[in-house]
Amino acid sequence: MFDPATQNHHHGHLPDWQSGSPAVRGGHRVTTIGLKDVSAPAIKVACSNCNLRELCMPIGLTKAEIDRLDDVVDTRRKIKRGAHLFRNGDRFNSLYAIRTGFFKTCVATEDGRDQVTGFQMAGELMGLDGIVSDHHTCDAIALEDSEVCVMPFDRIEQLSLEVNALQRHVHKIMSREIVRENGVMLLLGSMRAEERLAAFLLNLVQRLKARGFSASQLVLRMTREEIGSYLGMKLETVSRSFSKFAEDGLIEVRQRHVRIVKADELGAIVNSPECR
Amino acid sequence: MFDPATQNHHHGHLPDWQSGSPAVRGGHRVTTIGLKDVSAPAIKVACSNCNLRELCMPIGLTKAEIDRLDDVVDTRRKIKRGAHLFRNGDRFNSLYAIRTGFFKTCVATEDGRDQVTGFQMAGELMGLDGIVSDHHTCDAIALEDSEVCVMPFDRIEQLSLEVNALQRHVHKIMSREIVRENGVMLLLGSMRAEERLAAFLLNLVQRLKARGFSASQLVLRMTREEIGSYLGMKLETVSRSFSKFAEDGLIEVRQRHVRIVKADELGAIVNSPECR
DNA sequence: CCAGAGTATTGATATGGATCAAACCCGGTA
DNA sequence: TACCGGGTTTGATCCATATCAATACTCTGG
Repeated sequence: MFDPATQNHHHGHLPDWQSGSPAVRGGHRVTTIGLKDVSAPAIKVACSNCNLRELCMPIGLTKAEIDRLDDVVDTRRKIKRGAHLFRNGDRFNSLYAIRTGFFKTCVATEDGRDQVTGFQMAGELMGLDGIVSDHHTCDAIALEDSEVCVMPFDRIEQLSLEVNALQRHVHKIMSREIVRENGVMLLLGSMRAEERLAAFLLNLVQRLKARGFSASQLVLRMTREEIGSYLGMKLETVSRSFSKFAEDGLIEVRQRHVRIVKADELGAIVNSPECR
Repeated sequence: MFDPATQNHHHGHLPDWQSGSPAVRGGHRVTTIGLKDVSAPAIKVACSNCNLRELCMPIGLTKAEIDRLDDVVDTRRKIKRGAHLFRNGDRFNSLYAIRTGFFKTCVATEDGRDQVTGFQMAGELMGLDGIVSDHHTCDAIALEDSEVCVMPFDRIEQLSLEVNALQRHVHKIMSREIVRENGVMLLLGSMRAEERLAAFLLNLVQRLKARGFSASQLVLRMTREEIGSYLGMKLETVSRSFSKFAEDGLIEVRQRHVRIVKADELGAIVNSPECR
């Protein structure tokens, strides 16, 4: 179990992520030299100075190209926890890059059941589903107070015609989403409950790590029910699987705070028919 | 059950699809006026005259643009039933458009389990998974003797920079794949076995219908096991669900020949928590 | 500080689909 | 023609997870 000291340390450490403030990545801090240090939120801010740039934007651009890319971001938009960024049926205009916060996307059947199709964190993109039909086909809902960069898609397409690297980047991002969904299909179609949860946890910490956060502790932004929806299982099964992992000493759980104790053994659970 | 006459009619009707020969679509036949009528297969054939053009290519192009698009197809490639078009790990070079035949794509876990992620028929595209990492992350396997158009991706990207409509088309195709996979996730995550199979059948006939084939009869190109893998269930469950539908008079099944008798009731099964 | 809603845990029981097993069907081939 | 093997169907049984139910925890707002 967690000891209070750990939890305190935890609390002192993770809010960086929760609030989405600039994180130390790759050992060096991204600074904003030469910019006026206003505390009032600017309406329009350049990508070229964004500390999430490496996550959102193509790399290896010339200075001139980077300047042009600043134009893809139109405005920022703040989304309160629980509010929709967009809904199924909404007209599609823009892609959204998460600056701070955390989202879920979900699709629904006509009879009301719904399915979480993904969780998105800072630096990740939402809205690709809307391109094909000019309308969104899923809901995007903030799981905490969040802020996104609004990138009008016609502007992206326009600029893609001129900046080679941007076009390629868009292709790669969409391809990455296709591959991610392939992985989820594999998970949903051929893994058992505990394997799914283990895979889910490892995926989360891996993404957090890429953002400069701990690879061993995290705060879940979503409920057991939302995890269950994503993983195709009921919230009770999610809870039980957490308890089982904790019992076996693989993780420590206290509510939404999770510490990965034995990542390797979690990994072993994912890749093993295990019970046969 | 099928009566022999029906089956004969069936046999006389469906080979069009099985062999991939030109089909009547939308009530009018696509003709190739003005072209020499060679019977020997050409190594390189223009998209502009392909009868699948409306499925593969952007619409509303100028004559000049259409001519340019002919360059995206490099060669054709024949794939024998059971052979791989590409495998997980292969270097990514090209996208593939199916001219004739039928494919499955599947991903695998490290420990050997695999999951069918989709079935592709004439006019559909494969290979998008490879863009992000320059390597394919799934296998594409022909379920019958097939032929694909090989479209080198660098050529597509090159041409996309110049032909606006092609760029947009590529975006839409990738977005469509993302939306399709969202749907599969919904199916795998929140439907019960019979719902999944009903949804699967309706999806198949809908796509066949779009290609000019019957909306009520089809020949499955895949085994029960492959259907089961795609739908996240075991082959025995697939078989039982087929039998159940047949028993209830919703479909008629004989081996891989299926006739949809009550499409509306199949649709009702998909959209109903049903058992509660 | 308390009340209440939302969330989480845990136990008891039910069940849909998996698993194991046997028989069957059909196309290909010796 | 008989045989063989892959694919399919169907039955019997088992088990992982769902479902139902009770309790407990946590945060929020008054």
